Amino acid sequence: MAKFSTIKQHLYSKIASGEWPEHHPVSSENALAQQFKVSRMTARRALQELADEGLVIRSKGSGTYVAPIKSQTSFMAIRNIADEVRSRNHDYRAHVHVLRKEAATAHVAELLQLDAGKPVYHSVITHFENDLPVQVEERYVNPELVKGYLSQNYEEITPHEYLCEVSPLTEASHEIEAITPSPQLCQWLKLSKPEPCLRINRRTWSAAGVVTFAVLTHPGSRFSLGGHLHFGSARA
Amino acid sequence: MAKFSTIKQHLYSKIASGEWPEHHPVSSENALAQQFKVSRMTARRALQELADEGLVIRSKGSGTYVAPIKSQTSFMAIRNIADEVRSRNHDYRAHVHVLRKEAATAHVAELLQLDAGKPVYHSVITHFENDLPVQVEERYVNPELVKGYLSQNYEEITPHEYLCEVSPLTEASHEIEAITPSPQLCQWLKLSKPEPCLRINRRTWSAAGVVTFAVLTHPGSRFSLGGHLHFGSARA
DNA sequence: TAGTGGTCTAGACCACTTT
DNA sequence: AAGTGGTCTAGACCACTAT
Repeated sequence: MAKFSTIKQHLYSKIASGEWPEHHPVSSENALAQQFKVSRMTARRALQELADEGLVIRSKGSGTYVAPIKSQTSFMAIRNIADEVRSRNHDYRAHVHVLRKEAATAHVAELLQLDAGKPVYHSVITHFENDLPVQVEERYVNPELVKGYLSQNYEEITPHEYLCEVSPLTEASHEIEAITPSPQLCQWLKLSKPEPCLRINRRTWSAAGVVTFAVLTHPGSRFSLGGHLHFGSARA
Repeated sequence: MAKFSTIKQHLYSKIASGEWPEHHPVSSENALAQQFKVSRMTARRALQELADEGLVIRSKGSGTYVAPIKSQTSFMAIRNIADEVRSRNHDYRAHVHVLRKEAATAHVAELLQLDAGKPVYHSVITHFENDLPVQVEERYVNPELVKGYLSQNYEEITPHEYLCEVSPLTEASHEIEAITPSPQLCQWLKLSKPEPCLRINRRTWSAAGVVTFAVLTHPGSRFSLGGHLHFGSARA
């Protein structure tokens, strides 16, 4: 393994383990150069790449610090929260609050294109990044299209992963809004008082019809959505 | 300007102008080092950053080549708020709060890839839908790339429309978050008390570099972002 | 004033691809 | 064999921050 890569791994583990929490100072270029017996330019590269990845913040004259957790995810891809958290070298875990069959309310029935009163599968899961809740996922699933939904362990596999496995997605719609969370949501997100939250409403289709409807709620202070676009002709 | 940055600009122009089309070989590290009278490490940095940005592909032992055009279609178009309001058959109007030249703060300078203290153009505009504020647009513009920015009437044409006319956009990045508006923003949005707002931070590039940085704030109660995504066939 | 990150140099060796 | 990119060194000067 390249030397700069070894240093990156060392720093990754400090950050991912929580030994260095947010804003904690990271070893300086000179310190790393001495510690790993490399030139400053090599130590520098490790730090620079971590900064490019958003894991640390570098401040001229001051030093390098562990970046605050503020997730940024591609808003164009259909996202899997677990993969995203792990891609930032953070710990991921989930807690299942609700997982059961219910009778569809009029609202849910309309969104899933079913008749009101018909059974639907309902789940509520909190997703954690380094033990901090970053998303509450409230989801309704069409039981006719995903028969095995209730018998999965959603602390091991995300609903998104399972649904992708059993039902190829053909279409999705999103709505993004800013809301004040309900007391129930505050509890699930472990917010002591309400703060603005980013809400994504998503419906997903397969060839057979609406598969699932999800309401994803993220605390504004812990999450943002990002995207990057390139246009066709005269690229730069 | 830093030397590696000068070299990047030179390469940008070759690629954006079409002088070097897709797959065209890019000058090697050694060639650039000689041409610009810099060390190889400095020439290398310019090429490496272009590769990180996805503009060129580097191939060990072979060389560096202009990257093929990305066909990344987004379900979120670059939006023009005036067109959107009018497409809903509602009245549109705008009010200009600020339109002037300022010295770039460190933050603004970084986002526009300029030096701090350099002049930038700054505008703040509230956009109304049926006389209700739906967006505050705070915008900073690179004055070198858009010389006529300050002399437009932004109650007739939106900054977005004007910028599209004078500078073909090649790239954009978005960040979407939920925030609590500042008192100043509440005033501009005519909110009697703060409510969660949807914020879109957008940077836009042309071939010559960062053209503009916009912060768009929408009251949560009056706005949501929607998108529809089809898989398997490219659709907006 | 000492420490930090930002930039840059002029070399070096290596693995790889092309000719 | 010649050229390319990938890695690395041991210095250097600068601007900035903290004390």
